[in-house]
Amino acid sequence: MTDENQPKFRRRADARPDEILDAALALFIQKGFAQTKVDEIARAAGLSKGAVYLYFPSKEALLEGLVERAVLPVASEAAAQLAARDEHPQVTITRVMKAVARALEKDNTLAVPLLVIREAPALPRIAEIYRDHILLRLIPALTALIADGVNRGILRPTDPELAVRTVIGPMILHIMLAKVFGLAPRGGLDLDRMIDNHLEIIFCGLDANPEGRG
Amino acid sequence: MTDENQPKFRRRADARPDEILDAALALFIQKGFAQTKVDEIARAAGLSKGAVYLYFPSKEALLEGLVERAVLPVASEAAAQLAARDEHPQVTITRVMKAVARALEKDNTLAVPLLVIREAPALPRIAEIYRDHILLRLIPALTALIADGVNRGILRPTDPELAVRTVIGPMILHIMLAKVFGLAPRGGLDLDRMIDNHLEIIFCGLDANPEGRG
DNA sequence: TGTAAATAACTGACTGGTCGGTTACATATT
DNA sequence: AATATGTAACCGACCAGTCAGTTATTTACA
Repeated sequence: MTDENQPKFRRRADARPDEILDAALALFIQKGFAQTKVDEIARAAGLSKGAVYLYFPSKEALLEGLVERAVLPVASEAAAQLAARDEHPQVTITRVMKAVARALEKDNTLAVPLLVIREAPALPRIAEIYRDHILLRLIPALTALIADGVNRGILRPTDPELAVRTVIGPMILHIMLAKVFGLAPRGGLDLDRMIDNHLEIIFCGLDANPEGRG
Repeated sequence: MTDENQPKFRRRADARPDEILDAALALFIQKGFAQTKVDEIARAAGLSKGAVYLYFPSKEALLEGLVERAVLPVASEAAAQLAARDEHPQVTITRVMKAVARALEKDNTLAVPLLVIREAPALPRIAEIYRDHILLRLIPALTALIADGVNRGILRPTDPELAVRTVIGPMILHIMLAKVFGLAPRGGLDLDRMIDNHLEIIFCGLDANPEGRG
């Protein structure tokens, strides 16, 4: 009854790295980086632990690979779009934020930044990569867009560096409340609805009668 | 034996728990929870590892103790103040946010929520305490304040649950960028300045000419 | 007061389990 | 045969938590 003809394993070197990263992402999301054993990742990807080390030099390199594969392209695309100067900043910002939201929702990409935040003190190398390749491209691009709007009188005067926090902070919090603490608003995550509500506020203001109080 | 039970022993080890928590906080901030050994905490507090376990039943209990000691009082105070209905919501929100900012800046309290976020998947009990005792008191209080403002026509229509994210998200991001990635704006953390700039935006709007599009 | 008994406070060596990474060897492919 | 790919047992470092024993402080009592 033994099917001895079945090979114990198959050589599929080309597909392995992606399969390993897929398994790693799923487990990292579920249990966190430190709590995930390399052996578990290997099992989930259909290999033995040793084989993982044929493709990645360390456990840390798996997380690094995830950042490069999933998040970096999104950031590059977003940074490029933020260079637009031929439309109202609200239009640009709306489009970019929704594009990022869509990209993050696909697969479970949005869990990767969360992982980086969690593991930053333990893995300073990862934090550095994330900072230099993602944050330090996105934030200055958005800062410049806002500063340009202010200079051209399209936007009311504000400190662009601080305004950046106002623009993207809520999205981070929204994701964190949901993913870390299970606190999604009624109606679920729905990033698009959240973004609409948010940008409506920051561009038009919450105050029903702003002139009333200076 | 009579019932006049005077304390048979008067020992003064009452200072220990606080000293241990102080040391734990400093080390958790510096290296993260998992990377800090109980022995290190003990050394820093001037005890042996074994003595720590006379005061706290586990390493996890240290983090729990930190949350209860540092963050819970701040949240309680904030939630109480958010019940005010006799002034413009902007005034209430400004006062509460600045009070929270001041409390968080004292010592290094603001690192505690960051720790909780980082360790949430590994320590679900801590995450649960934080969610139930802090988030689920602050968020509904702020939601209600906004909803009330909308109902009374003081604030423009908005989804209160989502608007909460717009109000406090930027502060979280501001702290996280600085503490996790070392990305403070020119001029340093300066939570007060950030809050002023932020609330100016969300109450008055960024758009120089909001009627033009909308 | 002095001193021995009582006990709170504390120490530090030890244990038991975990897990990242290595290696000697096996199997598939060319 | 040569090489690429993979396995599974293994190692060594790590560390939370324990515990038998030690020290410091208080009480009991002469």
